[in-house]
Amino acid sequence: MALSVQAVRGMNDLLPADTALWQQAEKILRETAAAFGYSEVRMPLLEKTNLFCRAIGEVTDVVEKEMYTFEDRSGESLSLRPEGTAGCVRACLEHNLIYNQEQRLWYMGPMFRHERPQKGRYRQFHQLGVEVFGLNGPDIDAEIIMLSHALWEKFGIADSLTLQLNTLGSSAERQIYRESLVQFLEAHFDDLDEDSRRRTHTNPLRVLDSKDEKTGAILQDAPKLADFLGPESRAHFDGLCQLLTDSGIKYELNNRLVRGLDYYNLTVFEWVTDALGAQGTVCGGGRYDGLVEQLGGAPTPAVGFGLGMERLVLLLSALNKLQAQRAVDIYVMGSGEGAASAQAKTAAFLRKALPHARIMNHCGGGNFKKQFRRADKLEAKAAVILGESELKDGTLTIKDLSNQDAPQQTLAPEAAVQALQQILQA
RNA sequence: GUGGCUGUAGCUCAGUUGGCAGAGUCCUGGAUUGUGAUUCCAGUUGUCGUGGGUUCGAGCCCCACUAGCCACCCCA
Repeated sequence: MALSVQAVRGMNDLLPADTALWQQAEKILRETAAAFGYSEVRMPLLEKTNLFCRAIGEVTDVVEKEMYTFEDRSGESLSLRPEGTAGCVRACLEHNLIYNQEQRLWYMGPMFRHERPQKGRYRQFHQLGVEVFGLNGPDIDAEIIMLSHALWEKFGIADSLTLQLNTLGSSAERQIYRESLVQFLEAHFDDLDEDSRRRTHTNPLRVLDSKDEKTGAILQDAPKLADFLGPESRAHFDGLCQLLTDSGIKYELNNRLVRGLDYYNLTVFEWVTDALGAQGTVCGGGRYDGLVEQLGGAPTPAVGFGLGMERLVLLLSALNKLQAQRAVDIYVMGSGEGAASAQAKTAAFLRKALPHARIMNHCGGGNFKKQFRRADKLEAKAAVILGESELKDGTLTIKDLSNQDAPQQTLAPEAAVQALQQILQA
């Protein structure tokens, strides 16, 4: 259908059928974060461009070609946030939340990246972010992984997700390894495939993930990150693995797992599924001990993850784990002189008497057949009927729509409330 | 940013060598004047993604654009 106005590419409307599923998912995310003692923070969608350049890294794809960046009226360069961690750290520093204290935080909201849209990849997408500041041991790394795992269990999708785990070493170790790897790759530059040549200088660690056969053979002799790890890094990673094993969380070691944002060190992890095609990472994160200092704070250990809400909802839908709930419990209908007024009063009366019920009043008139069809379509459990005789007597006729055999009852208002309560509880 | 496939009624989709724009579903009314399913009858579905071109004539052929899907890439 051709329309003169349409949404910006890659930015989707969520319609009633979608929001019903999203609300269920969001509820479980909030409750689980709260159950682990985490507190919500809300940051602006816009930040100074500078923040993302410093936090994410100047040469990453996200900063180089995916940010929505523009100048405001005063000429300052602003960007829509492409991820949440940078803004979260900024907020913590600005309000001294992490001065000599630890914080366990979460947030939820839209992020923006100018990528080519695809299934599970949109220009406006939504993340649950979880960030912990001030704790440097593997116990907290394990905790946030356990938090994510608790989510999969609550959603009933734990079997469909695999935990991939790796360590990048300290930033110093990683830097030395990176230089050594680049040196190695440059020495074999002419024999590498095209992708790997490009990555040698943009994202050298990702060359290790090359699917090219010839490159794979060359990489057999490449320096290995494990050989560059110091005893502390080794101990941190071993400690994490032990804690996960103790908690019964299965993981796969994946030394090609690198992640694209520069701020990560030590632990990195991803929860992946093969049920979503090419965009199979539902949740990913790791440790970023250098970021707080890099943004001007005192050295503060930090760890966190991001969870792609679109991908989560897609996965839940693919696995049939979310079912649209009916939006209406009770449908109030009427016919005859004065019905509109009686319906409005009755609906108001019932909403007070049954504050948790969802009560819709039929508007627009029409015969009862039409009104019942409407109620049926909405999957309402009960109908409240106001016809000529009810209007005259001040009674309500209650009909159980989910049980064809149940006889309808004409009752005084108080008794009708009781009857409705019984139908809703059944 | 690169490549492939796709775009026809609100939805799912047919549409022949280029020759009147179609089906199912949904919706509305009726059969049943105070009651949901099914059935039957009647009725409305429309910029054929947009703009050009070829042609006597284009939903169909050609070009450009646009959007979606899939993959690469990247990441959540």
